[in-house]
Amino acid sequence: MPRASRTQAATSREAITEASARLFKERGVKAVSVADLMSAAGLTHGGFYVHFESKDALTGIACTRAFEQAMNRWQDRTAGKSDVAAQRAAIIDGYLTPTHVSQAAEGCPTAALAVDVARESLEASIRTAYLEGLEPMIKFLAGVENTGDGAHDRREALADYAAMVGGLLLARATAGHSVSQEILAAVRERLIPEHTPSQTMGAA
Amino acid sequence: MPRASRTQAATSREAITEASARLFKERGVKAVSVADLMSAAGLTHGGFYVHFESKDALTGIACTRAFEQAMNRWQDRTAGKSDVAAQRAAIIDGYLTPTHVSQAAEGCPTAALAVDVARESLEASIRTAYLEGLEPMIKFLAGVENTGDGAHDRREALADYAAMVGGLLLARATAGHSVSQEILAAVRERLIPEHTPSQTMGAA
DNA sequence: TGTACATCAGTGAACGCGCGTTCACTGATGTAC
DNA sequence: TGTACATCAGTGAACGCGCGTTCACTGATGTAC
Repeated sequence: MPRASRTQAATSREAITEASARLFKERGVKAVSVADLMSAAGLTHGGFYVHFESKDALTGIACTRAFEQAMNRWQDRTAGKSDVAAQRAAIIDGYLTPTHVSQAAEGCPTAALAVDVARESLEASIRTAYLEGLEPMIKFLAGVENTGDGAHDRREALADYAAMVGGLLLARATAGHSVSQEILAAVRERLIPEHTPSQTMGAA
Repeated sequence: MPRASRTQAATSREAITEASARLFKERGVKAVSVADLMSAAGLTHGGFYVHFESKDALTGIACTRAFEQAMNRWQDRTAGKSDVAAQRAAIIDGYLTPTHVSQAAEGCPTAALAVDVARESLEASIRTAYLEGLEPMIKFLAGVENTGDGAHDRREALADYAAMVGGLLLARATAGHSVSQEILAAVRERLIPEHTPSQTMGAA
């Protein structure tokens, strides 16, 4: 398949970016090869460098994409709720689910990529992408906290998000054992005590 | 250096295990080679298989070791305090520090290895080691919660630990930026509101 | 206690393999006239 | 609108490299007598 059209090329680049966002979250950046990514996009490995300068460059782009998708999911999830308390509960409730535990590829990049990002050098492109992707998520969460005090809401958002991320990652690390569900339930109960435990299947 | 004595061999095995516990937490299991480990233990790579069946087998052993050390640190940290509230505060306060953020090698394996473990198959030796290492940590934390209701204390411990792990990992992923300290402060304030922010340098 | 020999901790070269990246090549696409 | 040619998206073999693991070897340690 030589010389695909510009439209096809854009579609290919899109498919590689999309596959990277999914696979990097699921398996980790190091564990996914360029050949894996190209194969997931329906291409052969040699063409990768037509679209991206290097695997490292793609890493930052894929991270940014993953955060855009995560923001969209939060917006969709809260779209129908008029009061902020219900919006906050919807996000937390959707986050701490068995589906989100088992489907890292479709899930929150803040959680899935945290350790990978932490192990990269301070100059790595994925770090910048992570920081810039995280901030809107924090702001969104802060906007959904109960008080009107901005600084206080931000602190609440950070504490909420830390509990959500920790709960999700511990539930993943203990997947298949009862403690995994215990963790989800304990964090959900602390963050949204007024809500009954949910069996909602949506990912976040 | 041929045919070291049995005592020397035991010391070597100990050094490899110790280096593995440190390096796996710091860089991740996949990112540390057998040659790295052996070199950190002052040996050459070929001798590795005298001590361990495979890198995978060592992974479980190193994980168990990391949890033993973490338990010891928590016990040391609470040894001087008589009431459980002060013990709980000491653990949380020591956990959410800049030192713990920057020194993953000396830090909590629950946080450092969570994502690596989550990405392994359910049968991998590191998963069993992680689960068995985590349970005593949870029990210790539960023993330091305020009420006498065992089930309630366990839920509180799980919610506390999730917030600690999430806060630490987010602070690591954002290291070098102000949001990193914001996260530590926000989680600490929620978990131990009565305590003033600490600049304690001890790791946990 | 002394000697002769078997054991085995550690060395370093070598193995097959998968990685990120490069490159010569193909031929439909896009453009200049 | 039609033709001639340059462009370049994608292919697949090849590169150098580091990985986990194996293996022949060394010689001090440990043991049998």
